[in-house]
Amino acid sequence: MNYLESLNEMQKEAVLHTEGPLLVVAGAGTGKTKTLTHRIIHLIKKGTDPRSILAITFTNKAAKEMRERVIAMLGTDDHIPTMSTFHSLGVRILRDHHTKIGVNKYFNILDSQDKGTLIKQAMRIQDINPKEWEPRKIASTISRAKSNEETAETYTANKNPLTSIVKIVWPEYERLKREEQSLDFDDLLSETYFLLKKHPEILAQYQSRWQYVHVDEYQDTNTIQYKLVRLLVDQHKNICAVGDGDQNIYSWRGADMKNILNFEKDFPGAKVVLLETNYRSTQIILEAAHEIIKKNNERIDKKLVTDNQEGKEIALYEAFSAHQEASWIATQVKKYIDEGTEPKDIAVLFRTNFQSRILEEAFLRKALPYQVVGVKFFSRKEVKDVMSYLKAAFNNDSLSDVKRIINEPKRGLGKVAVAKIFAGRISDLPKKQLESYQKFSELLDDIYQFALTHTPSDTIRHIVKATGLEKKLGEGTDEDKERLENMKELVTYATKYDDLENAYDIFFEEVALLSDQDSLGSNRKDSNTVKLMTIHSSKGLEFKYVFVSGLEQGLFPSQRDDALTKHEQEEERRLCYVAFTRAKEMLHLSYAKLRTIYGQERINVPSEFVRDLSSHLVVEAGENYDDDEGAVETFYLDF
DNA sequence: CGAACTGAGATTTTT
DNA sequence: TCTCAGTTCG
Repeated sequence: MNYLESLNEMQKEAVLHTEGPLLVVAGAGTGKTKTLTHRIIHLIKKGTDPRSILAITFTNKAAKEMRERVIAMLGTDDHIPTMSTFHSLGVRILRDHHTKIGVNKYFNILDSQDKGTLIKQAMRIQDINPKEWEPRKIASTISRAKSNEETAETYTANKNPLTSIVKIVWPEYERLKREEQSLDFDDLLSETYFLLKKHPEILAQYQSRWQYVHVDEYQDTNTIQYKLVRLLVDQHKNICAVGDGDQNIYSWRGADMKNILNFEKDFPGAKVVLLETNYRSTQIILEAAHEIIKKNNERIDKKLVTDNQEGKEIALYEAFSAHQEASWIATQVKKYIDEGTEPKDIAVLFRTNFQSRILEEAFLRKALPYQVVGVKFFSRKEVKDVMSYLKAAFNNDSLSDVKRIINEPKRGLGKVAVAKIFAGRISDLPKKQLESYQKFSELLDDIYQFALTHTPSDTIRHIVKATGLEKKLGEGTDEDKERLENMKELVTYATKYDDLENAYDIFFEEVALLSDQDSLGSNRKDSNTVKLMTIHSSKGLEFKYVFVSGLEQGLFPSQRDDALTKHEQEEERRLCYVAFTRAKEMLHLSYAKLRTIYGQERINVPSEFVRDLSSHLVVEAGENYDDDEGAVETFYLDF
């Protein structure tokens, strides 16, 4: 029973309480994942069949981490519990019962780009001008409604004119999606929920299979996810939810904190365990984080304690320009690395993705090893193209895939030809185009045949060659060559799946559901790098040294056109809390008085978050760090 | 049909 | 400033 010894009293309580509902309120760095994995191990050691245990997370990364830990502790990887994200759980259930919802077993999963295209198409069909009504807004309205249990039929318009447009576009969008045998991200959850609700016999099957259900990051569940969980645990009531209201940062995506606040009401007799001992950060960092979060009203008051050292004061740097800020950060990072810190122990965080570019430039100038987490590898055109060839080869109905690649590389099949093909008027094609189209069909067929006897990575290599993309890009510009490199990176990525049994199924599914955090890094040899990422993607991670940049009013807290609602303000605060609590030893904050956004210079005031910190926690960092501004000039003079 | 040009909008955060 | 979608012209 030595796995219990490493736990503190509260953690142990959570681990040992196996029967009946349990809520673990776990602040940042209090050993949430550890408690969860130990609980799973405990259940198994007690004699529970591992296959009757389910653990649901939000990201693939979290699921993967849990899986690795459980496998390591069990010392075996067969008969392990089901550990997956909400979305991939949905995919699995929907695939098993695809006939019930009337889609192909290998239905396609639309990413947000595909979704946008389809929404626009639906708008055009319904004669709604995409310039007058933002497709993005319509898409997100549908998204929100779906995660609130609504459908195209039940949705009703209100006074807001946008809702009347949505009422028209939504059914059309659903129709197009069906035609393509596709589901979007929201469908993966809502279709699963409706399926289980409508078919008690299917629900009963899953209920009796999963007797112990764990939900990570419970504060981030939306209505559909919450209801889905309730259905799954309705028989045994063995639910263990883990979360922290202070880390709810996805309410813009429908995450509803009420779910965690109402837990005891929803599951009568629930036991609640609070984890308040932080093992991660210094006292100063926790103090600062608390000064930020305590100003929120929508929260249960709690304060983390730690036995860790007091630690160093927070470094605060006021830069003149964003360029100077980046330069300062790079200088500090270099210092740490020169002193022997591993690059991977350092992270630079920011509120919005566009801030990464200027940081990257500074890191490049100093030749620091870094990696931008969230570089959208799988949304790169060339990567999507190759994936579309593969998907289209397996599923000829997937119009969006076929459309992507039918003229890539150029085959002389333009808009007009494509329209004819999709209308089934192939005989109307001029002779040349007909031949071209036939060749294309043969190519897809060839890829499919090849795939049947080869691994995913071999097939992708084959696609790059057989389509002529290799030749075309290899002879092209530097940019083209980089594209080709990305395709080869995809080959490397795919080798991960080569030895699996249903390699292609799993490959398609995972690629579609992969978030950008998981896509790279783990399988790269150069993972010992400084990580640059948004605060959102840093949730759940920890680093020795953390830099939070761009602490400017309007940027962080972020503010767009109109004033933030109280609720939005509090979410920004929670985001800041998450950012601060990533740091183990030392936190660095910085802001720039001048920042260029859309090529327009903006003058900034320091973030309210900086002003909220007591002076004894903070020390201002030195003045001038535009050391390489000069260097850049010399560089140019030399030429 | 496709290359080249033009103008508008973008930058919150993600499965 | 950069990227994308739409339009024009060869």
